[in-house]
Amino acid sequence: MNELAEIKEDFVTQWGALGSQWGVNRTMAMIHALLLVSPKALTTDDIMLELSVSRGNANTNLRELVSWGLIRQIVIKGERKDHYEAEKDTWKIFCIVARERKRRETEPASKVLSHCIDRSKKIKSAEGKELHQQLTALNDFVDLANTIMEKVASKEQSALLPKVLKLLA
Amino acid sequence: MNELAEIKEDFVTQWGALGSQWGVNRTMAMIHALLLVSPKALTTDDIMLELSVSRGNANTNLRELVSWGLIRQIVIKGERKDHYEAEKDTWKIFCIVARERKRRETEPASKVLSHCIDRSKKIKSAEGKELHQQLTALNDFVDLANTIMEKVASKEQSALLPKVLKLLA
DNA sequence: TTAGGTTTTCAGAAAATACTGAAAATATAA
DNA sequence: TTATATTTTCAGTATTTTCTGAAAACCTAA
Repeated sequence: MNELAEIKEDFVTQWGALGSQWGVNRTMAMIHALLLVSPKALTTDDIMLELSVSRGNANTNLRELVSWGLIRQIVIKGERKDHYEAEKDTWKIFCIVARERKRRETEPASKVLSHCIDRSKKIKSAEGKELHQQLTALNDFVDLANTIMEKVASKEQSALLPKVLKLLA
Repeated sequence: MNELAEIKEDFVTQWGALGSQWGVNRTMAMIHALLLVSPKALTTDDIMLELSVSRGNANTNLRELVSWGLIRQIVIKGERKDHYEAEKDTWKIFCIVARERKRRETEPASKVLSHCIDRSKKIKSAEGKELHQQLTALNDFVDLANTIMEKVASKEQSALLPKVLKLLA
């Protein structure tokens, strides 16, 4: 194997191992990495071969990646098999990940908190007030995080980055 | 069980279920939630009883929470057992979570990318250049996220929030 | 010391998650 | 339509993660 292929393989493998820390399974992370560094679109069979995974596994994770918007199906004239290519624009990738995390992390948390806050409103004891206050403080924060992710992910990169850097100066 | 206790129990249970989405195991999330809404510090036995978990499980997760800085051990005069209480300041909680995510997510990613970028520098082919460029773009982004988390988490809440809100207006 | 109380560790069990492979469903060409 | 290629589904299996419970280690008071 040539050096280039070795580096790619190394990247794909290690990125897959990182996946679990990011809340995605190994295969999904590896497929994403593979497509990110592939100059051309790949078929399910290409991916099965390259990563040594089953057809079912490849299929499931390809569909999941498509549903996230991290990869897309493309049609190649004269070919029957589906081909997949990754979104390579890093800002778009960032926006997609931010949106997904909001959906999976902060929104459910806010839902749980809101529900409990609602119920705690009625409690008049000092301890009840304290609970209400603590949950509300948490929820305000989670909502703020929600709003920030929402807004950031919907902006153009060029409009935002200079401002962020200035803010942190 | 009175209404207040019910609400707390509900919160603890549901927060625990959310934990997995945040990359924390259920018990750790539940212990954290329990201490967050507990007006007084609790012992390992209190927690075992309240959450129906084993001593080993409680002990391990309490230690993990302490190591994150989300809870602390406190000594109560005349008592032999360790007592634990949660950090309740939401901004501090946010900073801790941000720091930990940086450590577990963006730093390892950056490490993998840097290493591959280093190796890809040598490759002279067009495809090699393309790989190098793609990995670099990814790494720039991950590093930026790193820097932002770092800076945000080290600032006072009062200094930062107004600016963030203005930025997103 | 030492005896009893408390915490830590860790091997094995249980639960949750991910993967395989083959059958079923679907799509396309002849 | 029929034959063939391709994709999807899912029951069963494998792997990983989490949890238990009891033994070992560690404290503290007497």
